[in-house]
Amino acid sequence: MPKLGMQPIRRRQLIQATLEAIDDVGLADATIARIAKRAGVSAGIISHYFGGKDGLLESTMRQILWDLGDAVARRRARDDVESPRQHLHAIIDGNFDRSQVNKIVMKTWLAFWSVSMHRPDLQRLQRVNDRRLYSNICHHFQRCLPRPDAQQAARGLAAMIDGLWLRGALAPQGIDVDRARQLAYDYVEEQLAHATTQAPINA
Amino acid sequence: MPKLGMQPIRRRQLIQATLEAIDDVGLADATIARIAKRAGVSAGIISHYFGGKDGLLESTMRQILWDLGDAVARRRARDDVESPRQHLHAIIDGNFDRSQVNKIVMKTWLAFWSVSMHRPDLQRLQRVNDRRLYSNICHHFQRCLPRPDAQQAARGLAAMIDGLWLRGALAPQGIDVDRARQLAYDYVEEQLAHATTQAPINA
DNA sequence: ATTTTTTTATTGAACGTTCAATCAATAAAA
DNA sequence: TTTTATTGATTGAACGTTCAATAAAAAAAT
Repeated sequence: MPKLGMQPIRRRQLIQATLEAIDDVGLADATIARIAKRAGVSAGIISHYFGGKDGLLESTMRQILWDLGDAVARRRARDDVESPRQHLHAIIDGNFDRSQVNKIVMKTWLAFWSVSMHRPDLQRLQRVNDRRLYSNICHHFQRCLPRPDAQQAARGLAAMIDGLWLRGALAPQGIDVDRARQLAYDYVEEQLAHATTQAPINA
Repeated sequence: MPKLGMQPIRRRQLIQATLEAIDDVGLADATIARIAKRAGVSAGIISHYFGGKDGLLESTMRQILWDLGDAVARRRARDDVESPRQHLHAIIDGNFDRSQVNKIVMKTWLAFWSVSMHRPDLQRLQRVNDRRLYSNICHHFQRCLPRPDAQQAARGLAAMIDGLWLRGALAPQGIDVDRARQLAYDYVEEQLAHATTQAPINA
């Protein structure tokens, strides 16, 4: 069986199996034996390609972080995204992208949030992501609002997005994407409305 | 040593030790041996008073849920809380009560959110709490807004509160309570402002 | 008032299980 | 022949639970 260039294939398989295992039985019971079985390989292969379970978990977290960043980047790269409002909407849409709004990914996010409190490497990854969301939002609010107001608005919108996300993950019926997006849009409008009497709107 | 009526004392001790252990090493490494050692008792006593580790975790979650409910209830019981705005502020203040906004409790919340995805008993507890926050908020918005608007506003405020909470828990510098409360207050004002042209304000 | 019995509280060693990691063995491809 | 890929049994550590043993207090009996 062994051919060359198996590494990227196996890594993808095992990361996917990790996500599915976490969705299925939770991170606490996502053992390497279970993950390996789900991926259709032996347990030993995990240590071989990831150095150990910790390495697999870090790679899995990097994967979903990258997917989120990519979902946002793709929306923002579209030609018709120019005004602050359009950029903020693109960020919102990216965060509620279909690839992010499913039980598998949401359960994994929750698990990683919890674990990252006690693992510096995961904590670093997670904070880079938090900062990126805030900074992106803040940048576009600053195009219409004075800096302190923009920062406060950015904190509010970031919290709104994460909060809708969290409550969606915990709710039995899952997240209502359209309703969540609308709430985030509304929040943006409220903040931009304050700009009319304070600073020029380039929206 | 053994005196009568030790049960409530030991239960309190062990729940406190559980919170501290989770804060210290995370839920995954909060073993009964460690928890017992921190409480200054033997490991066997946990099964004796809680039936097992699962029982201890459920009791610990009940405790922090009760603390949160109590913090909100105390604020709302004050004489000067009458108008919808005052009630909503009381709910916000309760959720950012000092007893809730500390690293120990926040880490425990994160851990329980994650674990409750795979344990029906904890999931039930957690959802009762979510619903309570939403229902309380919704009730008071309905005193000034048409029902659909009130429900949407309630979803927004609940998400804002949880989101501020989550980002506060994950942030290296912790949560800025005053800033968080102000953002929630501002959101309430925006929602109530829409009521002026649609329904009478009793605020 | 003293002794005996019962109840409640607690310990910690022992047990069986489960886990991540290791590594010698194997096999296909280069 | 060398390199890359993979297996799965083995190992040792760590875990939650159990339980016989112990001790103090309370209750009952003398």
